[in-house]
Amino acid sequence: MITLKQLAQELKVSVSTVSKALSDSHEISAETKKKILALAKERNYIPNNTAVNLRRKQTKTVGVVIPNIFNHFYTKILHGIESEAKKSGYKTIITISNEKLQDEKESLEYFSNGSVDGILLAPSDETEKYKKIDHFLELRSKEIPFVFFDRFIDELPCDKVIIDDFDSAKNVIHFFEKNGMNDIAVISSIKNISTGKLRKQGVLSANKNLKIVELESEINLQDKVEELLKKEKVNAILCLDELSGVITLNIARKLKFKIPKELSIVSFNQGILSKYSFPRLTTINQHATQIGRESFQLLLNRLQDSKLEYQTKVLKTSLKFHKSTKNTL
Amino acid sequence: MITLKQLAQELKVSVSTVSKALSDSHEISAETKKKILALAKERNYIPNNTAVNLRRKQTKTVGVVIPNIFNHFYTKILHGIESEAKKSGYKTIITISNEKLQDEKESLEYFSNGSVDGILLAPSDETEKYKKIDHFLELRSKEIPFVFFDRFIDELPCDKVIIDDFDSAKNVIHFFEKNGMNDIAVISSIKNISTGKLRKQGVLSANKNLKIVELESEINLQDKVEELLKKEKVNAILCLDELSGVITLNIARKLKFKIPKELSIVSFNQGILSKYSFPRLTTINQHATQIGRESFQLLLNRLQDSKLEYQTKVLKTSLKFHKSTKNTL
DNA sequence: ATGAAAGCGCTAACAG
DNA sequence: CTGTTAGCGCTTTCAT
Repeated sequence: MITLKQLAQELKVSVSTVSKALSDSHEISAETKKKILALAKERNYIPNNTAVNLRRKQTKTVGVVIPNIFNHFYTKILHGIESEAKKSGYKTIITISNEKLQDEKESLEYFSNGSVDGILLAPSDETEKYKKIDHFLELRSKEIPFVFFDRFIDELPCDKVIIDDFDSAKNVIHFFEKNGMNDIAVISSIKNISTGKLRKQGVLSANKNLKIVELESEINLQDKVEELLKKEKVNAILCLDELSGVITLNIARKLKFKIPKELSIVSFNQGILSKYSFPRLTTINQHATQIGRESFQLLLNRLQDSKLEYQTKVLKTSLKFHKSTKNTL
Repeated sequence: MITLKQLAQELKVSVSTVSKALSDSHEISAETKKKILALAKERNYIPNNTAVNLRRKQTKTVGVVIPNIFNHFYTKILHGIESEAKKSGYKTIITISNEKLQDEKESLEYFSNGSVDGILLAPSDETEKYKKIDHFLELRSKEIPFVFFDRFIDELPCDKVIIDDFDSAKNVIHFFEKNGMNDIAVISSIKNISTGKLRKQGVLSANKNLKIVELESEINLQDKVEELLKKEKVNAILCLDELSGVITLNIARKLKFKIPKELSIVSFNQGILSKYSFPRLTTINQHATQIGRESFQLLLNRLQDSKLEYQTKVLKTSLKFHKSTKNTL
């Protein structure tokens, strides 16, 4: 790795002259600049990132903690963050909490050692469940800005980017009803997390008499759904997460329901599963990439001005109709 | 952010004493150590990562370039890398090439500024197609070690971790034949990439007379498969990538094929799609997490000894039977 | 227009 | 056992 010093020696000028020339300072004569630039190019000089960071006291890097990398929704958000960060000359370091509070804490601790200028995260399942916020407060005491995306903790005022879960869910119930489907079930495998709760509140605000199957994860979901479909009269189902959507669809087909004639299914969409389901699921599109982009922008704003008021961006969803839903309107 | 200097001042000792105490040096008396450790803990001292890196001339960070973050297979590899790296005290920086040569080059260039100690990557589709290796050679001239995973470039001797694509594919054809299925088709949407080519060679080594549908991406695949199934007599299909698998399954069901009675389907497995297909696809499991882990280990070995011979690790796949395949053996 | 010097926070060789 | 000093590679202030 070639350094400023080596360039300086070779040209018999001082290190500071080289440094200034490379940053196109007006202090340096055009001639000297040209000479220096030429050699730098020839030698393939790249400034040592670590040294620059140490000197500038900033890393031009953001840290991201996602709860689960196997969830396509989060990888899409990641993509949004990464591409947006790149545009502004920021790098992205990614860690995964695996929905564990402990892993999340460790990530934040690591990020706190000066590795990043700011943090983007969706709190883990555990963090939300136990409403743990100490580790976030510590971040704040260290003056490391952070932004929540997708999930958040009510008790903690902060910057966040979320979707309008409540309304999105409510509207689907209204849609079913307007289409004459009144035996409605709601299925969720994300009972604990904030988005799951909001969606549930949304459906209940539309109709108090829904059949609800709710679990903390997709384990056993298959059996519960089968039981529901066998015992109850149902002609419309809203699934609050994509895995529930696909599982419900498959169970319904196994039980020989005619879809969408006898049974309409709509699902919140987190990824790629619904796209390749058969028949293709009608989904509530969450625009994950945009969530990522907006989150990064929010962080960037705060990086530039730490005194800003905390901001919450709520993104709208869109209902994308496919073959799993009857639509007579 | 609290520094060594501040701790030193507060305790009226020198910076180096504090530094040594915190690294538990035998040079420091037990008493002084205790005092220093206590204050460090109280003040929540964390060594500044950037400074340590600059001093040590290493970053304890590896850079990863994946072609596509929407492919579950790569996120699994990522998970393997990240968790293994973490165990060895390494951080992971992730970039995405989007299958573009240019993006890949930019990532490597960025990594070359001293941000990482080594690099793990799967070359982009374009890189493989045009057999571009200049940017890898430049890495080598800068003495930054790198390891390929999943995909590789024949022309470049290097460390790599791959699966036994050739044999895995061949064996499935043999399996079909032993089960009396002789009208076999092979479907692929990964024509360009090394794994796709190897798998194709594998099936051809088993049987030269297969019906092959091969595309560069999944665009138009649907139509091509439909055409095949309508025109040709087929009772067994091997899909060389998961997307082909799921698409083929759905088309076959749309055309009312009885699966697996009339048609058996086996697919290479990259992710989560096949798991939630209906009926569930029989898959060739590629143990992605292990690919990630082994890749990191290979890189770690080279980081420790740059003189090692280049190594190629070939991981075995396993055939996981599900309902999409008839198995009479 | 150029250079000398200080310093970011840390480690480590060397001196005492 | 503790401290002094130098230096990683860079930027920036101040002097010339």
